Amino acid sequence: MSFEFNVRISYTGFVSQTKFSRIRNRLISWYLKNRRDLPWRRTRDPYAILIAETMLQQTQVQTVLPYYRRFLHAFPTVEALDRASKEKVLALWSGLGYYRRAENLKRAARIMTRGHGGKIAREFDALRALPGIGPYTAGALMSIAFNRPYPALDGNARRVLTRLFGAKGEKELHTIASRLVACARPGQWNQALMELGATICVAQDPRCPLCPLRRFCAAWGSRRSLRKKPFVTKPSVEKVQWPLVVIQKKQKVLLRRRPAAALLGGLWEVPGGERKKGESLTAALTRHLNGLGDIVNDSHLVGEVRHSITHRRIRAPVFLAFQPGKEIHPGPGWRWVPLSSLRRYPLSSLSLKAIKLVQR
DNA sequence: AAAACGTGGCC
DNA sequence: TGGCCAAGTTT
Repeated sequence: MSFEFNVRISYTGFVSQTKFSRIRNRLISWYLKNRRDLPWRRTRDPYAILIAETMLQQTQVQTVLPYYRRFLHAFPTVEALDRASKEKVLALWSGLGYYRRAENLKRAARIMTRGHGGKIAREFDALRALPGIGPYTAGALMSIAFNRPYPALDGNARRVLTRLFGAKGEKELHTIASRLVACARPGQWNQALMELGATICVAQDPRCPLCPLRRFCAAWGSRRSLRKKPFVTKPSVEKVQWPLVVIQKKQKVLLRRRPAAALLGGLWEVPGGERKKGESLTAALTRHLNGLGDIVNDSHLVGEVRHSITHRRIRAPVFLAFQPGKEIHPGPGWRWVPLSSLRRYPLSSLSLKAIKLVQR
């Protein structure tokens, strides 16, 4: 007779210790064979891992890749990031979205150089206290960088565990996650779990036939609809129009820096903005450009870019304005920026796209 | 604790 | 096309 140690995962539910370790072993060996070769998996530098984890918040791997390389090249250490100008940090983040992440990273760097001797904190609570580091990122750092058994529950891990164990609530999820991560290489385990969610156990049309955990999976076993969403979906937001104008004066573009507290705070933008419902395009442009009516009247449509700002879908027309022999006097706040030095100005994607479109 | 925060990709 | 989702955090 053999002993089975059962782990209580909910009021009525139990999972045997053996099942936990089988799942762990299978997933780990699958991971070692199938993992993607990603730059942040080639380092043990906690700082580099912090940068990667922050960039990866709500952002897909393919998008992060080029940003990660550039950022780490420019700011290889905490001290380098702390010394850097906010402008430059934001410029390297330009196009990645969620710009507060960059700000928080810089604030964290300041705190770390002052208080922690330039080191990344090694305790969960200390990490958690840093701006921009929430429960997920703290767990990821503890496990991946410091090899400590903390769960890192991102959307992927939540989805996988929900399906695998039929987990109901938050509490159950945490119990399961904590048990599973209590192993020899917690960081490797957490990454394996996320990798499975990112490549096999995806949200829509999961590739179950390829899944190493299929035989253990509650959702698979009960033929429960795998497409069923584990979370409540967000309501869609009202659509907004963004007329957009790029004005060139010889080789210069007119830019303005957005107020720090506003949406896309601190980024530079080309003229344009939201159009109120029922408002004409010309009226909207004039309203935003205050005093640049002539430019507005001279501008013509170049094309359209598709864009979104936090769940708002935007089809933004792009205008190009010529002023042959006419002197333009932009209002306060506007600046003529040579196209050649655009790189030094952190621009939102919308502005980047518009300028690119006009340059053709 | 609901809402805000950016962007790209997929069907 | 419109809706959903992605290595979440903050207020």
